[in-house]
Amino acid sequence: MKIPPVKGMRDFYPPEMSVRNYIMGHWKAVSQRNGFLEYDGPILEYLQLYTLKSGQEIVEQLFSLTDRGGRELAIRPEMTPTLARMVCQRINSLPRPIKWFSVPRLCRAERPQKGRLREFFQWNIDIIGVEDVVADAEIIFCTLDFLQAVGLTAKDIVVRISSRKLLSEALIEIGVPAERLDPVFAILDKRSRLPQEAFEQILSDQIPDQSIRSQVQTLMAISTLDEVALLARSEGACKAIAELRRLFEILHRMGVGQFCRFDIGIVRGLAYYTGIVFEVFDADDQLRAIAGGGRYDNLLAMFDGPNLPATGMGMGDCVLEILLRDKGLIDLQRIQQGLEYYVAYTEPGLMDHAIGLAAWLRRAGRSAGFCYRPVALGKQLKQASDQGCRYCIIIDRQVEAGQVILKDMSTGDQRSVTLDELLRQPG
RNA sequence: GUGAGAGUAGCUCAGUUGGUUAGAGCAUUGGAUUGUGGUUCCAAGGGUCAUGGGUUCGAAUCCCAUCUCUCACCCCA
Repeated sequence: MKIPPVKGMRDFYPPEMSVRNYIMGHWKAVSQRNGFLEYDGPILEYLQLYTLKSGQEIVEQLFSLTDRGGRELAIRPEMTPTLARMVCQRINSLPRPIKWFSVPRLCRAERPQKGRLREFFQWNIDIIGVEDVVADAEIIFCTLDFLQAVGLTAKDIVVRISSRKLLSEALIEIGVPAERLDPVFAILDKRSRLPQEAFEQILSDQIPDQSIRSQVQTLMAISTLDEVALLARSEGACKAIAELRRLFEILHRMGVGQFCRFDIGIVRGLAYYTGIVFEVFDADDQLRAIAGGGRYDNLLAMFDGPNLPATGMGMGDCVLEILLRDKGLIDLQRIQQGLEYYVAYTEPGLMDHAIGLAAWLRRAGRSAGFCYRPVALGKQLKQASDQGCRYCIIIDRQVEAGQVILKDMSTGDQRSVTLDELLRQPG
């Protein structure tokens, strides 16, 4: 009986694994050079960790189970609750600011589709303990640092930035009741994905008043920060605008201003965001969000922790990989890990010399391989190039005199070298 | 969870109004060129035609169910 892979799960054969390692390698390297420390948590958490504080949607998508001790557990669908739990547990001994990153494997039981699977990897970076927008700028910069590192430019991607604080102040000024803000945010988040009429319809469920509704529509049609500034009256709104201006100023100073746009339509579905919010999209707007994040100053308190400001970002591997492939930025030849040396021999009697030399190279820290059965030299060279080896070492009778032939597989050039000279090759 | 489309070799696909033993290209493996690879040539392996049931003398082909995939909705990475 053939057992297929589970719905929405992926097998990583060596070529796919190379791509995954390529992406994750850059995630880690970029995190580290931006000053984030790596952490991880368990793949299983108590179900309660999610049912208590996460949104209803994410709870519906949980893979949950009961263990033999009757504990209700869930496979983690996001990393933030684990982060909050870990930070709260050691809050008194952690040096601040807490600047951590992780690349967890997450599972959500949704229906798989383009860029959306049931098991995926997500790069998370978070800064906890910094109230100033400089932390939000760091998060956005680090996100863009990675995206540029894998070859994307301002022609390929855009970061849309807004502020929940600004939006809630503006909505209250217009006359939306404070207790309606959360459901209205959820609706506004859908604005760009819904037809105008349908949007108007669901909005009227929350805001019956026609004049307030049309003011909301006017607000959402605004495209620059200056236009919002003309409308803003309240102190809170002005502070939120000043904060956004400061953020854009820092991002320009950091050299990534060309990627960033103010977009009042960025709201984000999750309820816990409190200030700056942003999402990264492909410039052609063909795909889902590549990454998203923002400020969640109340989250630790929600997990019975202290009231600490926090900001962070999550980026999944699925949409990113689709975009990188679309843009031709995944060069398998280059990414795939090949051997450095292939040790070949001109006649079967020299095979043992090849085995010895390959092992000698490995002991010296180089990667090397050889053919497991004596075949013609042409075959061995073919195998060497199939495996993507950089050099082929050809052993002939001269090996008795300590000489072998070193052949560069990309140029075809070859010359006679001594064994000592081999190790002086750039590795 | 809702809606639409699809499923033939590892991959991309042919396959006539239902008619003998289901095909190709790529990939894989082996062989040829006798000390030089990315070329060429020869050959082989690989399919319960997604699974189960039905209609029929006869089903890859028609019908039903299930599973899986794709796309959209929901939500989000």
